[in-house]
Amino acid sequence: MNDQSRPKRNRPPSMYDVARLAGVSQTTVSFVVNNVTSAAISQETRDRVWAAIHALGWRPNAVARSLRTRHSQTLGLISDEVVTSPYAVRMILGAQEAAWNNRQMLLVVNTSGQQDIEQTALQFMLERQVEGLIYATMYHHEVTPPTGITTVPTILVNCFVADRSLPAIIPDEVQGGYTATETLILRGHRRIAFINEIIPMPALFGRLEGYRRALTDYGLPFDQSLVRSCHSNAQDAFSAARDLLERPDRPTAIFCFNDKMAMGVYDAIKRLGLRIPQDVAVIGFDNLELIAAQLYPPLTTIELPHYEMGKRAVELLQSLPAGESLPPTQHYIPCPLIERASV
Amino acid sequence: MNDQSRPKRNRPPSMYDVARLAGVSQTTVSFVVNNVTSAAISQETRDRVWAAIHALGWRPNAVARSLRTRHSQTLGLISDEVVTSPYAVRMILGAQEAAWNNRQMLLVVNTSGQQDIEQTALQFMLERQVEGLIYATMYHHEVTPPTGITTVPTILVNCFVADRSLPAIIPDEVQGGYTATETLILRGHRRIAFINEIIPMPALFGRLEGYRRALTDYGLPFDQSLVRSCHSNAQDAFSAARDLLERPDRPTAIFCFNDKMAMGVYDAIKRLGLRIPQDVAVIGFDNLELIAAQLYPPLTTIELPHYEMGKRAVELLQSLPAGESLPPTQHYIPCPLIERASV
DNA sequence: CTGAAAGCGCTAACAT
DNA sequence: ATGTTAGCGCTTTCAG
Repeated sequence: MNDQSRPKRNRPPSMYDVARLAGVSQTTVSFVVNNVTSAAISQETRDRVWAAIHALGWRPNAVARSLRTRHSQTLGLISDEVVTSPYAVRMILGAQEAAWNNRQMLLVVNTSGQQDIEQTALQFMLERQVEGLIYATMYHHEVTPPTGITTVPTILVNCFVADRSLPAIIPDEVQGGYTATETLILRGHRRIAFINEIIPMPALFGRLEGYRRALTDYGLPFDQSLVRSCHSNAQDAFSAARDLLERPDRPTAIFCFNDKMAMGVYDAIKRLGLRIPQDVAVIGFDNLELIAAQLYPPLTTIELPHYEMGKRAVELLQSLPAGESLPPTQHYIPCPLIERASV
Repeated sequence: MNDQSRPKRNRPPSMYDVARLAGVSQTTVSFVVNNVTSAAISQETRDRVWAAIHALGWRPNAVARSLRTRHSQTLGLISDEVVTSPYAVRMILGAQEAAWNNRQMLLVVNTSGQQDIEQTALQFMLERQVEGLIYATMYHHEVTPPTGITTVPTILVNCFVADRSLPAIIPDEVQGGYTATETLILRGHRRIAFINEIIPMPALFGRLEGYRRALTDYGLPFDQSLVRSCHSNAQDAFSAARDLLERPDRPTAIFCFNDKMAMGVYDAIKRLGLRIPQDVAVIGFDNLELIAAQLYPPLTTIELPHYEMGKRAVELLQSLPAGESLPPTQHYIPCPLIERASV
């Protein structure tokens, strides 16, 4: 039971233990570990220190360092349902990878949309001294974040506040709708239907706006009867598509509000014995791999740039000089076309 | 420019500032904040302290507390691709909610399967004094986690080490395969096909085993020609199903290795003018909402218990007395039947 | 009922 | 080229 040269108590070795073993001061250890250039430590000393570190299996204690430096190297991510939704997990990935590149880590909490959890989560994160906060939502909509969120640099992702007083990163729905429609037009389609979402939300208005603008730009008439609204699920889209396709002057292309709807549209087209894309072309929105790549033929669609949004959010936070906060810019991220085989 | 009773420097107020304002010692503030029962503080003092706290807008500094108490209240989650995959995001949710219930937070990093990132991530997490570690994978398979992972209580989720020397939480594939098959049998089916995955992995063997056991238990013969293997995508499953259904003695039910494959199987059945489930019943695996609920008719399937696995992992970690580590038990989590309309 | 004092493990002036 | 020293903000004996 002798404790010869063992670290004190039962704790993991501290820098002090390393210093003792190496026969130097704790300061010196800190200098060599952190490669402090202002203090030129002799190579011989460095070697002794590293040897002691390895002998002891010492590992820096980031908590102690954070306390001292007042830098937690941590970013907080509060989301409503993002984590439960395949739509947007890539947002977390983008944020996490960007954080990683800066030696930061991500503290995540999912609030399931509950206000009280949201408020508590914010408190917990602030207590943990996060250096920046991302407030993200599953689908693009207006929000009122918990009070006190601006205590630390914050950025909204996939959402915005009514008065646009907080910086936000949101998908460019208009461009997305435009690109989808334009893609169809450039393939020669003239009668392009649009099966839109029915519940009012930015995506609905933005994509419709893009659809109209593209028609206008290419000199095509806007035909109200070609635009249908329904809930964004395969079932309802199936009915909408069937109605559209049973008309004598049926559209030759259908732009779907999202990939789930495209699934129903595929069913309707096949049921009528028509072929995709020869008889009717289909373009979706979201780029849900799971659906888009599995459908036959694989679905051409517009991607919601989740990864990019997460990445940009973190990069913006990192670009900030200490103590400042981000200007309330609304960053619109383009929604790229993902070509597969349905157009 | 007078600084009367303002917190020192430019920092957020500390407990010391609160104490001064309330006219008590820092100790007293700590006692009232933490509701320390061993020290009975008078109600009047408590009120003064709380008043000061609110006046100053003081918030505890969790980093300082962690340093002092040696408890970070943090769990680490290292995953390969889990975060990118809709399959398993619910695992993170389960883990996060369980952590939350214990006032812990989750530090997550996705390694994209890269060994070096994995190793670094582990180091970072240990430096941050995580009190437990979850090592999770996207799909159920064998792994060799980074060295040093057992420095802190660790549990594997959806994976295991060859010698089973680390505790693991894994889906009960055999039971899942059994349940799927039994469900079909109980609906009166006698010729049940199984379109299995072709790449060797625990899920393939487990589900097949369950399929065979169910047949045996119900006195049905195992017919090798009814079992097909292909890559788990809709396309290949489409072909496999067509082959199966074009036989004169076609099966009346098809058990699909996963929901993606079920998508292709649906297409094949419909293409042949058959109805689901009247002419042929279909059961999937995974319970990918996105597919299962959108398919027509909605797909009956077996759920991969991701949420439950994440939750259990954290709860096991939390149940651990300080300083101990989990016994290397392999916890099999049941895969429940999710009834929709395809059987 | 309350306070003094000693750290937790580390960084960073400032000395030497 | 390296050591002394003073904290970072908090918890927790131990005294009174």
